[in-house]
Amino acid sequence: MIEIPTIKDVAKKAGVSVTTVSRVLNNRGYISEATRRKVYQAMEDLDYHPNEVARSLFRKKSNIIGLIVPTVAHPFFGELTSYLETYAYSRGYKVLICNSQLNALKEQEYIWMLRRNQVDGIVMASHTLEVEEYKKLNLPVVSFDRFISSRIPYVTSDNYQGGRLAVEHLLQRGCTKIAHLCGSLDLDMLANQRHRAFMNVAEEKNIPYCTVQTDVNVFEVDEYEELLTDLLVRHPDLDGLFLNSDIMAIAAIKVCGKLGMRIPQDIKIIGYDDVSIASLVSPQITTIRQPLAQMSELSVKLIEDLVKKKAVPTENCLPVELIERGTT
Amino acid sequence: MIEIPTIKDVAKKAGVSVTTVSRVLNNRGYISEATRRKVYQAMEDLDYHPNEVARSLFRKKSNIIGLIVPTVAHPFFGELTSYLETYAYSRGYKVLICNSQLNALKEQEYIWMLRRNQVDGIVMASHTLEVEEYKKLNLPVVSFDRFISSRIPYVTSDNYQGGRLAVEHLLQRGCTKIAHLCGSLDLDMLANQRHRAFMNVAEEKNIPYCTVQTDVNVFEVDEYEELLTDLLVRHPDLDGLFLNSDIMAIAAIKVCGKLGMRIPQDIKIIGYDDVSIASLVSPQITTIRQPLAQMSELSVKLIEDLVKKKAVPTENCLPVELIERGTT
DNA sequence: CAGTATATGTCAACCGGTTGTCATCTGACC
DNA sequence: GGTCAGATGACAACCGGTTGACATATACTG
Repeated sequence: MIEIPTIKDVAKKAGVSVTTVSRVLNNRGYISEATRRKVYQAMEDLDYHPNEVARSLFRKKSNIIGLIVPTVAHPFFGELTSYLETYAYSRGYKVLICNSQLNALKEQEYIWMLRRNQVDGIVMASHTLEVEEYKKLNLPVVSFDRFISSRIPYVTSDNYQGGRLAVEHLLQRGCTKIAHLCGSLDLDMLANQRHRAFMNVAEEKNIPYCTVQTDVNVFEVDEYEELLTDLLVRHPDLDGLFLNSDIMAIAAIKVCGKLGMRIPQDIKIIGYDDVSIASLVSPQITTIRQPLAQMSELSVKLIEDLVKKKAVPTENCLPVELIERGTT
Repeated sequence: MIEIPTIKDVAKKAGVSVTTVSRVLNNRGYISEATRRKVYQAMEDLDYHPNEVARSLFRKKSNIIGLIVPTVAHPFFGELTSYLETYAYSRGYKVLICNSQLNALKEQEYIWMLRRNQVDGIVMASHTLEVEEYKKLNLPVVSFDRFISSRIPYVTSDNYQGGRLAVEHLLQRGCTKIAHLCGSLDLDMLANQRHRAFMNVAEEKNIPYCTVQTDVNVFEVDEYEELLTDLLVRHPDLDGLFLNSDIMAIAAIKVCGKLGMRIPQDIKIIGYDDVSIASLVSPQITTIRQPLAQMSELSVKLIEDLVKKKAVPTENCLPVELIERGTT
């Protein structure tokens, strides 16, 4: 391995000063076309690439966004990560990915790590810590789907409306007894509003309902089947299920199949998110679409604005949409 | 916002020299317990976190691994990313994630970006560039599922065996005419060996077969249905399908359903990868399991060894396993 | 010809750490 | 009393860039 060329090597090769090379690199000051070309030629000859670590140190800006998710293995967060990274990249940002596994210790460690690495901001899509921990963070943070404090903007979609659309759709399709499988309601997630809407509508319409909460670790897929089987065995007269994710809905399809319930004849199922497999499985899942692309884009924009110390709105709620497919 | 504390502030607060703080931070030289405590106390009081960018610059080591995948939105790469990040983190590495979208230009740009950012190594799970581009990279690279050159180690699983297991399983279940849906065979991916195995076994056993290749962009899910419908309409006598991924298998289930073919009675389906939804959909997918966790772990280990200039084996092929479920 | 825009160079400081060299001081041990 | 390990500090150089201040030289513009 040859030594990695530095700006000095480029300067020497091009026969100019380091300052001049830096000027070319950063487009500042007066530079003649001839010199510019010489410098670029030297950079190419040496296969020179400026050391961003050195630049970051000086600029106190790394152009890195930290993204903390429960796990990218879950399709929802996989898609979120994909959109977010793509948009971030187009804005000159890189993304450091962190899978907290919804483990508070890991999440805290990741936050510290991101800080030490001078990320410009953090998008938090995992929320296992106390609100206080986030508040004292003293660096641009955007929260995904959770209200933390008025000083920390959040991006979400209209969960109440989503819950409402889901339940109204089930009822419109003739359901007479419905259940909602959601994450733990002990955590004050904005997603809980789906459940509020669920109850409100059911009560409004005088429809019997039940609720099943998952463990705190919402993304442990194995748990879904057990919970759902238990639910359906105890309430065989259920004819409508509202699930907090499409993955849960896929699990529900499986469990119903095992119990000999036909979808949508005997029981109707509606998921949430509209991740890409939702329309690929059979039957295709009726679901509430969250505008993930826009949410990701907005998250990056908010980080950018926070970095620039611009004022940003705390609440950023995007609309959801009912997507009718084969399970209802 | 208050100024971010530096090592100098810590030194002042603790009443010691910067050298001493650095010694405490790096565990070198003689340090009394009393001083150590004083320094840690000062760090805590100031909420000090060492600037890793500065350290990276000096050490010429960032402890960052770049991971380039086609897209983390695809469950296979989502799971890969999740495993890889988790293992990397446990070894003190962070992961910069890059979604190439299988776009050669983006991939090249990402490689340059990672280099400028002084990543310690790159795990390449996207392969759109010419072999030459990777060869001249002059930094630790581990290739995922592709042979590039004898100097670049790759991690893969036994694709030939996987293909063999899949086809033999289909035949054992009584299939008489089979098809394989795979990625473009023009690219010299190791996954192509699945197809070689497919053909070899089919010819050995004298079974008629056909092949469908996707576009170069293998992960465009929308394309699958079209290709499969076309295939099944043209060959209604097909009774066995071997798909190069579980996602493709899910698409196949859907298409077969639309065409009124029962699974597994009329047609048997076998997928590949064993991603987590494979066992969640209905019917559950028979598939070839790739040991993703171990493959991810191995990739990180190889990067570590390359960083340390240790000799590493070029070929790293892990075993696959047939997982029998409901589609065959 | 003065004044100004253009083009480049030298030099030093800085970003926030790390590390090697050298010096100094204390206390224990022989 | 001399030797030596332990503990700490001062200082400078370094990592690879960026930037501001200042100097100098050329070329044009009025």
